[in-house]
Amino acid sequence: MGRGKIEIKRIENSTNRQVTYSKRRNGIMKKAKEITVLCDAEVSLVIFSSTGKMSEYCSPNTTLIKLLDRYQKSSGKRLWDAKHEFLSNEIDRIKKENDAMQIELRHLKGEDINSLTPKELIPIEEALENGLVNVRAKQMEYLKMLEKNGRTLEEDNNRLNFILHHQQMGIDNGVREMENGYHQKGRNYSSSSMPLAFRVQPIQPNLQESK
Amino acid sequence: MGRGKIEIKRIENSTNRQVTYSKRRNGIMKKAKEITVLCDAEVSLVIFSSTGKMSEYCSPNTTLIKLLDRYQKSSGKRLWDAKHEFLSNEIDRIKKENDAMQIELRHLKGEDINSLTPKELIPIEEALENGLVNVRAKQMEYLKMLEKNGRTLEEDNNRLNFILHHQQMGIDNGVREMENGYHQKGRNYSSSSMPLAFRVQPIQPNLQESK
DNA sequence: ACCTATTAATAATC
DNA sequence: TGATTATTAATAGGT
Repeated sequence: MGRGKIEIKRIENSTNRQVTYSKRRNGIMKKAKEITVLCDAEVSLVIFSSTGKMSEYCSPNTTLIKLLDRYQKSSGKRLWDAKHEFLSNEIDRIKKENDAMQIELRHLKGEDINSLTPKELIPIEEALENGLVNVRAKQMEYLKMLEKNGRTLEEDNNRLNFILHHQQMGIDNGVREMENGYHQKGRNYSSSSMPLAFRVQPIQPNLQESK
Repeated sequence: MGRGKIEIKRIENSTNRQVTYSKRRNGIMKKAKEITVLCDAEVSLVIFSSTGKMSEYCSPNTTLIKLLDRYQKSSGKRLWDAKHEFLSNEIDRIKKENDAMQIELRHLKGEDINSLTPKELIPIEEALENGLVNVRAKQMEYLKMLEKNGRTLEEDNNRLNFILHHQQMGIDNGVREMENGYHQKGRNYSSSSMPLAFRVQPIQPNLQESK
């Protein structure tokens, strides 16, 4: 339908292709509108040109979403339901996991155990005993660490006090010799009043007391 | 373009409308195919007739889903993203819940407790002790029930044996008087060889031994 | 964008 | 439905 007949194959001349696209796009749009009016049809038409520009037509009194919902029902094909279904399944899976864990937790806490048989109670009891053993072992470990730490500090303290005592005596002697006045010897420094340079940095016991 | 010109308005004659629909639907489909080939365009066309029958065309090398994804990007309109977003959020929420429970469970089982501080260990220990108390209380309850049940059965058994013994003696005497033959007296029936009519139905102890 | 010769679509009819 | 055909509508190529 034009000055000459054309073969239905890709138009190689890009300008020509663009022009033909415009004309035919309008033509299809018009036809789409016409069929909706003439025949009470519902039409969704989406066209992307080769340059990526989009045009659409959708019959009045409906929306693309409504039409696509209908499309899914009619065709049985999945559109967004494919993704949707995947997500829904994921939710179901995780929820089941969740429920199972919730039940296990409650049982371990001794809740909801009325529905359990004596045989079902046994593994729970074992798990609890086991957990208690592990937790207490860990606590014991910490305790030993603290004790050891304390002992180390005490030893350090004693050693430092000893050194300090002797140094003090030496200084006192020097001072006495120089000024023959003010005495201060044999004093036991408490840790907090000890001159800063002699304080011991406590060995960091790799445990945070609180967070 | 026909034997006569027609107005673009709803065709009232239903047969006519149906015929026109068929023809024009084919026409649009053809046009759609042509523009995809001639102009390298991508087209999605979905038509519902007034009777609800669906027809569709989608350019080759693509799918309706891909086209609709592109549509969303081009138009900025939401088609299915809204639904997805909700589900995705739901998944995230549940997964977090899940992780928290998993950690709690592992801790209760004494796993992964190296990263815990002594202060964090205490509530876990308490929970375990508590759980153990509850579970053992339940077990004790069952035990007592079983014991009580056993005692009841034993008492029943003794009582029945007693009755049986006396009855048997009575029967034996009768038989001796009538036939003056065959003796069987003072026999203690074991539960399984006891005549059926005298057997005790054990009191159902409302607990399933196994599932 | 417009024009128009020509082809394509299709309304009426069978 | 399906085929035919007179007619209108769409559009290819040129300006």
